[in-house]
Amino acid sequence: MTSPPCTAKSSAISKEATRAHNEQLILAAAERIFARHGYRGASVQAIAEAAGLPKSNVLYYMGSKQALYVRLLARMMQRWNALLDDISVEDDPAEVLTAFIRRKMQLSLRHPEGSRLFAAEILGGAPFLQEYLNGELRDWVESRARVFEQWAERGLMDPVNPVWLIFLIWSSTQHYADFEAQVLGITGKKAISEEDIEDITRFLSRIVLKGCGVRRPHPQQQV
Amino acid sequence: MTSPPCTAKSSAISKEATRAHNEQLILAAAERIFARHGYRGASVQAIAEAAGLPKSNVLYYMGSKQALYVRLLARMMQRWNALLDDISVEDDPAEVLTAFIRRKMQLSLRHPEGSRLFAAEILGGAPFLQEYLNGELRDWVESRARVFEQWAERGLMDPVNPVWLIFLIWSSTQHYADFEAQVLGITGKKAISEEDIEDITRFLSRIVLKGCGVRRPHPQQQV
DNA sequence: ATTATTCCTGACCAATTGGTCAACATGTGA
DNA sequence: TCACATGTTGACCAATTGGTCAGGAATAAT
Repeated sequence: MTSPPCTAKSSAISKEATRAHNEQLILAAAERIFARHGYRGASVQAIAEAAGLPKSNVLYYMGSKQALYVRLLARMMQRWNALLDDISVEDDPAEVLTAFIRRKMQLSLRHPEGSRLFAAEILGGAPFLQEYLNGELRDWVESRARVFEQWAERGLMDPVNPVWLIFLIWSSTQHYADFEAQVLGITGKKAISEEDIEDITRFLSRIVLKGCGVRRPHPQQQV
Repeated sequence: MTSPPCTAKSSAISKEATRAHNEQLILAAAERIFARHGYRGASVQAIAEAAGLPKSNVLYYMGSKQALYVRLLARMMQRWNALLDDISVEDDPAEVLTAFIRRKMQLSLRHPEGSRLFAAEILGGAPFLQEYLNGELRDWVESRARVFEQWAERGLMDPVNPVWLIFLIWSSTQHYADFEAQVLGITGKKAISEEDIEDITRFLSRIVLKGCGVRRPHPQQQV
C-alpha cells in the first residue's frame, strides 16, 4: 500500500524522500536547540534557522512546538528502552553490570543532544515525563533492584542499596554528555574521543565492580 | 562606615532592611525560575511574580536579566569554592575522599536550585562560565589529580585516572539535586530526607573507597 | 492539457519578551 | 518644616513569541 508505483523517476522519489529528509533535518536541529535552551528557551524560529527551513515549514511538518518536543522525547525514550534489556538472577553480575555501563555510556555519547534534551526535561521538573518516570521506568528499576538483592543474598556481590547503585551508574555515564562543556573545559580536550569513552567505561566498570565486591559466580551450575 | 547612626527607630532599619529583604526575595525566586527554565526560558515577569514584586522593581534592584543571572552564578560558584579546600599528599586518602563526597552531597542538597542553575548553565554550553571552567576550576582539578597520583605511587590507593574519579564524585552527588524529579518519581518519595542523604553519602563513600582500593596510610610517620 | 490534491511559505496575528522612563511615594538630613 | 535624594511602579516601547491562513507552487490523476 505504501510505495507509490514508481512511474515518474524524480517525482515519487523526491516527494517522499524530501519529506523524510526534511523531517530528519528538523528533528536533528530541534534536538540541538531544545537541549541547549530547554523547552521554553527554544524558539521555533531558531529551530527553523538551524534546519535551514522557513518557520512555517517547521510548523507544517510538526504541527506545533509542543508536538515536536514530545516527539523528540519519545524518540529518546525509545533509544533508552532499547538498551534496558531484561536480566535474571542466573546471569553473571560482572557481565551484566559491565554491559550496562558500556551501553549507557555509548547511548550518552552517541546521542549527546538527545541526552541533554532528556536532562533539561528532568531539570525542569519533568513536566512531560512524569508518567514515564512513575510508570515504566520505575518498574524497570524495581525489577533490576530485586535481582541485585538476590545476587547479594547469593554472595555474588555486597548488599548495597540497588537503587543508589543504578543511580550511580546513570549519573556517572550521563555526566559525559550533559556536562560535556565542563569536561572539555577542564580536560582541555576539543572533543571526547572514542578512546576516552573506552577508557572511562573501563574505569567506571572497575570502580563499580570492585566497589560492590562483585565476584564471579561459582561455576557449580552451568545454565 | 556602614551602619547609619541609629537615630530613628523604624526608618533606618526599614530602609536598608527591606532592601536586603527584597534582594533575597528576588535572588531566591530567580534561582528557582532560572534553574527550571534556563536563562533564555526564564522571564523577568515570572521571576517578579515568584518574588511577589512588580517587574520594574526587579529590574530596578538587579539592573538587567543578565546581571541577575551572572550574580546568581557567582553566588553559586562562591558556595562551590567554599568546599574546594586544599589537600596534601600527607593527608589520609580515605578521610579526604569521604569528606569530599559528604560536602559535595550537602552542597547539592542544601542548594538544589543553585545546583540546577549551574547544571542548566553547563547544559547550555556554559556561555557564562567558560572562563571559570578553563581557569580556576581546571587548576583545582589538576592539583587534586596530582595528589591522587602521588597517593597511588605510595600505594595508598589504586592508580586510577584521577580526573575520571573527580568526575565520578561530582556526577554521582550532583545527580540527586539535578535529577531530583527522576529520583523522586522512581523511588516514589515525596522528598529526599536527611536520612536519605546520609545513606547515599555512606553508599557513595563506600563504593568509591573500596572501588579505588583506598588503604589506611601506614602509621609510620606521625604528621 | 486540465483538473485535483498536496506541499510550501510570506504576511499577518495577539501575546509576551527585556527594558526604559516619567511620575509619584517615601523617607532623610537640615 | 522643607528641600533633596532615593525607592517604587504603571505605562509604554520595539522586538520576538507560537501559531494561522490565504494563496501560490508543485505534483498526481484523468
